[in-house]
Amino acid sequence: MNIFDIYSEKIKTLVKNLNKQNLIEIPDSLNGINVDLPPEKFDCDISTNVAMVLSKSNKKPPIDLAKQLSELIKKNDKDISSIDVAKPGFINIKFNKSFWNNFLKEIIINQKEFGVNKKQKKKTYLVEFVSANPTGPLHVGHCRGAVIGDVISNILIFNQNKVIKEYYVNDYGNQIINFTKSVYFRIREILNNEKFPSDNPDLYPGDYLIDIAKNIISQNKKIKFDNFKNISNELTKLSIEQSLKMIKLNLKILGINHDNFASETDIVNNNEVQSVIDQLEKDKFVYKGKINAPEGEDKTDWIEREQLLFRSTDFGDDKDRALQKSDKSWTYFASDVAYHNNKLKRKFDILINILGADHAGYIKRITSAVEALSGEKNKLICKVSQLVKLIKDGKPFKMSKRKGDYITVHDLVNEVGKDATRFIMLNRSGDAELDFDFTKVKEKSRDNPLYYVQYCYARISSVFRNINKKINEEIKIKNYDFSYSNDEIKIIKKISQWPKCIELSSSKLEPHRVTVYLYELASDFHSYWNLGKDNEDKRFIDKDNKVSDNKIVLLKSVSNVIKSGMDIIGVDAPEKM
RNA sequence: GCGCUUGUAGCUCAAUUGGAUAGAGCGCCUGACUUCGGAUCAGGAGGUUGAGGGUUCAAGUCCUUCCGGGCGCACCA
Repeated sequence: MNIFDIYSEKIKTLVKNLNKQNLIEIPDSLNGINVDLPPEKFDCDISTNVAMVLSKSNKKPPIDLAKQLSELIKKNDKDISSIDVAKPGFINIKFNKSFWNNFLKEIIINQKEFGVNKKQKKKTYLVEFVSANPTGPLHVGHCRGAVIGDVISNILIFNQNKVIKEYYVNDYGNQIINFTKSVYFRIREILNNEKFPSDNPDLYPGDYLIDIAKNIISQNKKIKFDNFKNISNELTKLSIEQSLKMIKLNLKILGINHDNFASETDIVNNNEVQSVIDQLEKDKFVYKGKINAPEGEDKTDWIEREQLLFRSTDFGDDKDRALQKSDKSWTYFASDVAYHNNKLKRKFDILINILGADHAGYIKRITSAVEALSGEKNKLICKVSQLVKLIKDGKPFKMSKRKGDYITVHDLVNEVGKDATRFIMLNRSGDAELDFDFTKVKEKSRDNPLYYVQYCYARISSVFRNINKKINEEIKIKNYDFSYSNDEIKIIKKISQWPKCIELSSSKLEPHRVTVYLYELASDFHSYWNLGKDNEDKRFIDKDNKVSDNKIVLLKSVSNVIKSGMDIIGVDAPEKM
C-alpha cells in the first residue's frame, strides 16, 4: 500500500476528468504531477504540486488553481480531515485518524507484501558483481561493490523480480599465467627449498600463495613439480580452483552467495568469441584499422598497429576499441563482448554490472557492444561503486601488493563483523567515495549506525518478551478503531514512506536509501520511546503489565519494516543485544 | 590534453527521481538514568550547497564556463 501512489492516481484522474469537461487545460504529459511528503514543519501528511504544473497551460496563478482543485479533491473523500493551500501553490492534505488505523490494519494483514512495488512489471535480471581476478583473496576494495551488488539484487528480488547473481571469473590471459607461475615457484620453494624470486615484478608475492601451494601439494601427491611446461595446464586449473575456493569463502563471510560463476576460459574455448565477432562483422560493427595515441601523453613508445576494431564510436565512445592483439589472440574486451552476448542469449530483460571506479572508463565500450548486439539501448546498466578510502591511525592507508600491506575481506570481517561491514559500505551513496576509518570502526563500533537500528528492534522485542510473546508471532486484533496520538502518527507516517524508499532504491539502483531510511525510522521510534519516561501513557507496557492493542499494532508495524529492511541489506536483526 | 566522476555545517554524510524556511551523526555547549533496555532521548551553536552565468512558477539537483579533488585513457584483466 503506497499512499503516495494512491493519491497521485486519484489526482491525475480528477485532472483528466476536469479536462474532459473542458474545465481546465492539461499539458501533454502529467508526469510532472507528484504527490510527496511535505517538510516536517507543515502540519499535514502529503502534498501535491498539481496546481503549479497546471498553472502555465491554464494561465492562472497556481494559488488560485490550488484553491479550486483542493475543494474538488476533498469532496467525496472521507479520509481527508483538512486540506489547504500553501505559498507557491502546494496543496497540503491531512488525513483523519481512521485513515491511519486502516493503513496499519492493511499492512499488518499483508505484512509480507508491504513495500513491494506492484505497479512495476516483473522482470528478469542478471546482476554481475565482484568478478575480481581469481589471483588472490578479496580485499577491502572489492568489498563495497560486493555488498552493493548483493543488496541491489536483494531489492529487485524483494520487488518480486527474478534475479541471477553472477560472478565472472577472469581465468584466462597473462595474469593467470603469472599467477600459476607464482604458485609453481612457491611449490618449488616448499619442496626443493628454492628461494622464491621476489624481485620478479610479474609474480604475485602474497603469503596466501604459500597456502595455495601447500594445498595443491597435499591434494595432488601424484603430480611431479619439476617441469613447469609439463604441468602448466593442470597447475593453472588447480591454482584457480584454490583461489576461487578462497574467494568464495570471503564472499560467504560477507553473507554473499552468487547463483552462478561464469568462466572466461569456457567462453573462449566454446568459440563464443569468434562467433560474436562474426556476428558484429556481419552488421558492419567491426573493421581493421588503427587507433590514435591519446593527446597530451608521451607518444615516444607508441606503436601504430592495424588491428581488428569495434566501432564503439558509433555509440558515443571516444575511440574504437581493439578486439584482437597483434599475436592474434583476443583482447579482454573481445572475450567480454562474447560473455555479454552469452548473457543476452540467456534472455534476461535487464543486465546489470557493478563495477569498481577504476573500471568506469570501460562502461561506454561494453554498453556499446551490448547495444550493437541486442539493438536495445540501456539493456545493460552499469553501476559504479566508488573507491573506499582506507584510513588507519588517522592516515590514508595505501594498499600495495607487498606483503602485509593488504587488508582482506577476512581481516575486515574478523575485526568489524559482517553486519557492520555491510552497513557501513551501504551508508553512503555508491557514487561517492567512502572513508573507511579502520581504526575508528574497530575502537568505537558502538557508534556505528548499525547498532542504532538493531537496538530499535531489540527494544521492541523486549516489550514482547515482557508479555510473553514473540516479536515475530502473528497478532490477532479484533478491530482497528484506535485513536493514535500525534507522536504515534509521526511514526506511522514514516512507515508509510517505506514503499517509496523501496521504489526509489530499486529504480535508481541505490541501496544506500534503505540504510538511511532504517536509521530515520529507528530514530523516530527511539524518540517516542523516551517520551514514556515522563508520560506513562506513552509507555508500551502499562501499569498492569499489559500492552494495549493499538500499541501492539504500532510495534508490530515498526518491527516488520525493520526486519524487512534488514533482510534486504543482509544484516541480522537481533532480539537481544 | 580528453573522458567519467565528485565538491553541501569544523569532520563524515543525507536531501523523496526539479519542490516549500537544505537535514542527520560525530565533535562542542546545556539537560534527562529508583530505565517498558541510557547502545537512548530533549535542547543550543554551526550554511552564500566550490565560483559565475543560464533554463524554470520553483535549482544542492538540469544546461554552460571556470576552480579544486578522485579514477581512467594502445594487445593488463
